Amino acid sequence: MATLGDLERAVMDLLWEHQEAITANTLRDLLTQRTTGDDTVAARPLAVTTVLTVLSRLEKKGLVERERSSRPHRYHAVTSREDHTAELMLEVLGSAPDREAVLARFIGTVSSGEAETLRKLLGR
Amino acid sequence: MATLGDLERAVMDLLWEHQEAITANTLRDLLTQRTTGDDTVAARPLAVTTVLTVLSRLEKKGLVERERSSRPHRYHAVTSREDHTAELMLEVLGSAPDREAVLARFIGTVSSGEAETLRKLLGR
DNA sequence: GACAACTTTCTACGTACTGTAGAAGTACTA
DNA sequence: TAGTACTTCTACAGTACGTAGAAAGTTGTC
Repeated sequence: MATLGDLERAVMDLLWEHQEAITANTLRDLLTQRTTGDDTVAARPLAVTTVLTVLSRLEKKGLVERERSSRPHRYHAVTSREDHTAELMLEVLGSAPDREAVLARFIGTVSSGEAETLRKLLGR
Repeated sequence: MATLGDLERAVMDLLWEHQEAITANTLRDLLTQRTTGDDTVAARPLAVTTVLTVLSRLEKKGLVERERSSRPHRYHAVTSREDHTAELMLEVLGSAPDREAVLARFIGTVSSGEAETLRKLLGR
């Protein structure tokens, strides 16, 4: 699949937070706020074209869809964040010829609460 | 952590296959064979300096260690492939604010045999 | 229907990472 | 010490990403 840059990741995070599709301008505003929130010094706002470029790239990567019908195009994530993350994990795991050994190590590190959840999910 | 390029990945795979440390020249030979094995047309062998560059980069990334004592330096992976893969998976999961939801989706996709393994690993 | 305001597309540049390897430097062996 | 084997330095091309101006397209309104 695709690896995301910092800005791409930030855009995806915002799209994931918003269930409904939003515009590039809205995203730009949200991104500016985000940066302001941090300690990052001068939160110079991004140009809208920058956001649009990133959105185009994300669209090409299949992570984002745009509604061309509405005039300011509206963008939304194709999959949920959880699905995306799970897919990434599977992708990482998939390339391993020793899946069970990997799973063993993986399981060894999740919190006990999560282990409990896993037990339930696995049934019996 | 670090993302690996194709050649870097191929080198790591070879280092993981060999429990003992090996030299850049050996690696170069193995890499050449690998390429020949594939359908890839002309298996032009890599220059040793190419392999050495890649090894240096992997060393910088903390994935490889070299024994400078032995004259042709010998290289070996710092962690096992399984540990590395498990770490990558955790890294992907770690960035999620909805870990349990991700785990649920993840679990839904492993094979039944693996699910059985997981059950055992989770105890009780 | 023409203009102004807004939106999207095209093009571009700097930086970082990766594949690739020659040139130059270092060390070991006979 | 000279030759060979190995390592380090330097470099370049391709791609990905952050960034955005210039140009082109759209739409509402007078």
